[in-house]
Amino acid sequence: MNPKAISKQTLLRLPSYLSYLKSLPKDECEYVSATTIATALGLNDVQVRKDLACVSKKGRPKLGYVAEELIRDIESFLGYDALNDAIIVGAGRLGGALLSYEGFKEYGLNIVAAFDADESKVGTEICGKKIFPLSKMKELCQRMKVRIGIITVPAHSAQKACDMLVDSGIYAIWNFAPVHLKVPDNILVQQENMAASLAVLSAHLAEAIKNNEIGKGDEENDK
Amino acid sequence: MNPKAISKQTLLRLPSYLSYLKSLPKDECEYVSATTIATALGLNDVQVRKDLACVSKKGRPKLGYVAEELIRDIESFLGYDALNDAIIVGAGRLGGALLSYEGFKEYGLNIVAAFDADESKVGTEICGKKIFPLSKMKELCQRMKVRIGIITVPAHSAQKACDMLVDSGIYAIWNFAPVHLKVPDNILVQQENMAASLAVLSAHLAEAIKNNEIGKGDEENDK
DNA sequence: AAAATATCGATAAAAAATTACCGATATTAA
DNA sequence: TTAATATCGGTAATTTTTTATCGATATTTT
Repeated sequence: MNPKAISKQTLLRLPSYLSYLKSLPKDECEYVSATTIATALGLNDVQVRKDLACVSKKGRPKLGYVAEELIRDIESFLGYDALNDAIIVGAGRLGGALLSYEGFKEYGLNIVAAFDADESKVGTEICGKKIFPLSKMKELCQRMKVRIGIITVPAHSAQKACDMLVDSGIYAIWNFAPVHLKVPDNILVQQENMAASLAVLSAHLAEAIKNNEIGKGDEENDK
Repeated sequence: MNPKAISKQTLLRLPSYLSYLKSLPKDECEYVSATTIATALGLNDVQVRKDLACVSKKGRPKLGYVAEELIRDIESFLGYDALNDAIIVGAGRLGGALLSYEGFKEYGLNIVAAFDADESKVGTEICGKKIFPLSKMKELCQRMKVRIGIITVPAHSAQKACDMLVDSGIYAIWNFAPVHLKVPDNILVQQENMAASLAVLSAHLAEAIKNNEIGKGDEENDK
């Protein structure tokens, strides 16, 4: 109905376009063509054109798209221009790393606080962000109208953290624990699966070794 | 030709199966059916069955698969049983978090050292792993036959880090910097794209807000 | 001013991934 | 011993995603 029928694959590629576009020298490249982007990113040019058509205006034949406009349109489509407040559950190593990562602001994500079950962490700060006890979660979320929760607790307590977030009125969850979370239908879960990435790497490597391809072959195109 | 024609999607799902299988109480569940796994993970049962067929033996009608066998077979397929040494380039927040994460051993990944351009970090340790200057990379990689490099430097120096890794004889690169790396054909790059995950989350959230769906709708099945 | 060219957008074809269907089989229950 | 049932594995149909092709258009060059 609405033109929201954007494929997940496209959605996943948009950030790449964005980072590529941002890496261009502003003054030199007013226009960028789909072909250029595709070549730089190792993609198909038609694919890039189709992706861009979903989120931005028409390009101009012979020239391409206005780079700055593309950046604006992608950012706006992804909601990066509207800062979303988020909280983190689990202030361990990973949680701490995310807490202290300034770059999320660029993606419209603003982490306002962290929660942890560990008494000894409660009350301390990481990069100016306070760590609260789990018992304060609901109150803080509702008071600050926080909509995004990030889970960085160990696998065995992830579902509990998730339930608490849902109870606190969170709408979207970014889950770093290697667990499939059970949530009500109206809650969005985005799984950050580092194990999956690692699996791809590991499997390819294992195969390359098996086939003695290492150091010569190319395992991408194998026909 | 060889039965290696496993799809990338399947590969990405295997770790989920693994973590689910491992979460089962060992004594109670000798057998697991594809249907059970599918339901638990919110997938289609045929899909699960097809995925499993790629990496394990046949299941038994009416019962399903032997859980322990499945675990073993998936782990072995993914190469988790053979420990791979890896190094990290970039000992900042994220690099530190990865360095100190013990869980990678389960995935067959053993991070042996880190490298950083920052003189003040060189010589220090994180979780018993030493931080070396970039100049030592090649020597160490070759001496220890390290095959995997992990990039956790800022975007603007990622390509340089990548080139150094390639020069050091690395075969596979796990890249956390939001940049498309240029590498020779025989080098495998696995992009860890947190921005992409975030994009999915952010876009869905933005849309839900726009459509006033929050708190009632379900945006998964929408027809 | 006209010709050459690079790129666009749309449609069509191809490839890949997901899902549906169905007969076969082994276990459990009657 | 027989019937009922849950699940498997394979084939087929569907859906989604990617890629190829082609006419149109605006810019640059001649």
